[in-house]
Amino acid sequence: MPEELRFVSSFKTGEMVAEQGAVILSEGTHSAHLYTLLSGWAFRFKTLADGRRQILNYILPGDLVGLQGSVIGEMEHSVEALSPLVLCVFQRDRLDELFGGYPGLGFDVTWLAAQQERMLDDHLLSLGRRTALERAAYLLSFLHQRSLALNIRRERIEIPLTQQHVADTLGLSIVHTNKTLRKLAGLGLVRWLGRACEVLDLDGLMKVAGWEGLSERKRPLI
Amino acid sequence: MPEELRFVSSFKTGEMVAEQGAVILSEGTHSAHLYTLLSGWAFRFKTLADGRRQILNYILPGDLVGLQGSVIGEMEHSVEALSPLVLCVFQRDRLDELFGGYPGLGFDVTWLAAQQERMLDDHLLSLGRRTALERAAYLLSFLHQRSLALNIRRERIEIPLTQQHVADTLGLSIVHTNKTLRKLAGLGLVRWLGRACEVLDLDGLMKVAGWEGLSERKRPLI
DNA sequence: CGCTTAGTTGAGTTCGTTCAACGACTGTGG
DNA sequence: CCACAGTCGTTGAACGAACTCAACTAAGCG
Repeated sequence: MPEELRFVSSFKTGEMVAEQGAVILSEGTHSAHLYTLLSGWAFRFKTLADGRRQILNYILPGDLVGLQGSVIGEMEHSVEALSPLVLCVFQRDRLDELFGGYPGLGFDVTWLAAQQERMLDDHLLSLGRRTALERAAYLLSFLHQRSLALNIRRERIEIPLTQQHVADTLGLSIVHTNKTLRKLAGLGLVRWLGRACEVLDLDGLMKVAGWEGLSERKRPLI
Repeated sequence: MPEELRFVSSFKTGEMVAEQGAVILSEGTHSAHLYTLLSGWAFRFKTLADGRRQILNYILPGDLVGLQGSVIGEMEHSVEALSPLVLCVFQRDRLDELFGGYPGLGFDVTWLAAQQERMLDDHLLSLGRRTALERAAYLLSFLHQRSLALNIRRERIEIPLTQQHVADTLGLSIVHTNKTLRKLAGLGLVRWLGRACEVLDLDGLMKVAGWEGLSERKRPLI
């Protein structure tokens, strides 16, 4: 275990900061690095040729960034910062060394990938089968809950995004997103704060969404 | 390499067959096994409390089944057979042995997980930002292409699903799915064959979908 | 032969979109 | 300090895509 910690430290080649709005990774490139997010919020997205954008998932502290690129080669999505970020930079070419020397860590990487897949499953269910109101409720309770799981000292949580981000996540137009969010606000479930959102009633939101919530889990250390 | 092959053989505890329509794994259970699909077609899905169903992805020969359950614990989706299946059964409790003794195989598992994630990303883009016609074109070209990649001896490919499956994948009603598929058929891109679909013009479909296609890749042996 | 499952089609309704305009706020240069 | 542009959020009205309801065909099977 201290062995693993030592390796993880050596695996790390440095830290990187990014400002809000910065694009960390771009679709189509062969990125040289693998990252872990240390602080801040970011999101992964893809775009169609004509510019339609879909946000795929959000990245919070502890999440790996760019694993797909490291494991497969080319990135097929982009990553952008929602807030100022601090990232931990790894050398992606030493990934096989990690799997070879520290099977526990290798398993952790797989665990993280499986976890990611699980979130995407939930998002797919949402996009495919929930109404606009349910979708919005799901998204905000999802993000609130993820943040809550990391937030040790129980601060007030503000989710740093614009309604355009919400629209691009839910697959809706901005106009209808706005009307939907106002409806949630009218129900006293959330509050909008210009470039950010606060969840007022998590249980209420989850009820509207018909969502069970994230399962409890212990995170690996990587 | 022969070492790895020998281990994979010992890792295998047997084969299992399932008939069309059989549910291999169910949401909420702690499955005892991990599988690889040897032949046939299946799909993963989730349902909302009121019965709305969303198909998340399709499973073709070579794909792992039940990895999430093995790595994390409880299954959060179900798996059903679209055709008669033959599955290879692994002991999930020996997964750590695999990671420990055969890092190359451990990496392969992660590779498969990353690959899966990539497909889900594409599906999300489709559900969120494509029109009904584009979505249907994407789905059918996606499935056709996946099948093509496995089909060594260039047989005619029939995708074994009903319009209800298509509807539950695209997030549409059956009625509208039908009208959309008829439109694709009218364009000479696909042909419907009762419980199955044949792609007549892959390039045409991909053009309608605005989709680049799956990137070439070599599969691991597991 | 009736029963079930899969697919088809039309009519009316609902949900979400597009278009358009406007208010509030922020930063920037004159 | 004010004028101006830019971003973000808000709202109404008209339109269109997709839904629901409902009826009907065709095929397969006991």
